[in-house]
Amino acid sequence: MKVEEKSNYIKICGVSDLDLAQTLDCGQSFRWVEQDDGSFTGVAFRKYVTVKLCGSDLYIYNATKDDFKNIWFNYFDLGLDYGKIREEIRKLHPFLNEAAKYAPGIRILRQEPYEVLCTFIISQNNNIKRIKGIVQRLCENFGDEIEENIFAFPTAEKIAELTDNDLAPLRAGFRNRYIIDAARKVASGEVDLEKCRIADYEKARKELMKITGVGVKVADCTLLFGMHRIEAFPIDVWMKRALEKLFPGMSGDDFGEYAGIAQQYIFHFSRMHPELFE
DNA sequence: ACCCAGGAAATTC
DNA sequence: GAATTTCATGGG
Repeated sequence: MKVEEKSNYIKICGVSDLDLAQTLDCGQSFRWVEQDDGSFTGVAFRKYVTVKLCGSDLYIYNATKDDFKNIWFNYFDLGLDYGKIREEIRKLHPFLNEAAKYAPGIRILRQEPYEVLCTFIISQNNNIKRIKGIVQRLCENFGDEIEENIFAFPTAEKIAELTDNDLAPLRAGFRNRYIIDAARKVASGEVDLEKCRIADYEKARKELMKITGVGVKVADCTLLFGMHRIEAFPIDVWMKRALEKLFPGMSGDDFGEYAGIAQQYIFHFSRMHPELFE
C-alpha cells in the first residue's frame, strides 16, 4: 500500500475491498455526506476530509501522510484482509455468501467510541435519516468549530455539563436524558470505554449497559463500530427479520469470530431487499 | 388518521 | 419473570 503526499491531499494506491457508499452509508456512521461525484465528505477524530475512490486508488483531501498513519489507515480498517474473511465466512451459509458478494466493499470502520455510543443511543426506535439530522444538530450546537461551519463531534465532558432541556434543539425526544446519562458516566469514568476494548465480551456489554438507555443492541453496536469488537452481532429489526426468513434456527453465536462483519453484510443486504420480508 | 423506525424503560400481568 | 405499553419525533 503506497502513500503519496501532495499539497492538500494524499493518494493511497492498492486499496481493495472498499466501496465508500457501501461502507459510509450502511448505517454504522451518521456523519458522511455523499457528493455528486461519488466522493464523501465528513468529520472524524476532529478532522474534516473528503474521500474519493478511483479504482483501487483512495484519495483523501485535506489530509497529510501523518494523518493517514495516525487516523485514516485505522479508521478505514485497512490493515484487515476482508477478502480473506469473506472466503472464510461464506462457508457458513449460502445466504451469507450471497450477502457478502452483494456488497464486498463494506468495511467495519474504527470510529471514536464515545461518538458511536452516543449516536447509537440516538438510533433507538428511530430511522437513519432522522438519526443523521439529530447527530448533525448535536455537533452544530455543542461541538467545536474546527473549520468554518464544520463541527467536531462534542466531547462527553461537554455534554455532561448540560441538562436535557439544553438538548431540546436536537428534537431527539425521550433520548435526551439517555444522551446526558451516557456523557456523565463516560466523563466521570464510571463507564470506562477503553476497558471495553479488551474486557471479556459479556463484561464489556455490562459496562456499557450501566448507562440508562443502553441495552443489548446499543451495547453491541458500540462494541462493533466503536471498539472494533468484530465478534459482536447486533440484532435490530432488520436482523431479526433476516434471521427468521433467511437463517432460521441460527443465532449470532453461529456466525463465528467475524460475526460482526457477517452481520453488516446481512444488514445491508436485507435493507436493500425489503421485498424479501413482505 | 395510521404505521414504522439499527430499542429500552416502565408498567402490567 | 415474561409479556405489553410507553416514550418523542418525523416520514410515508
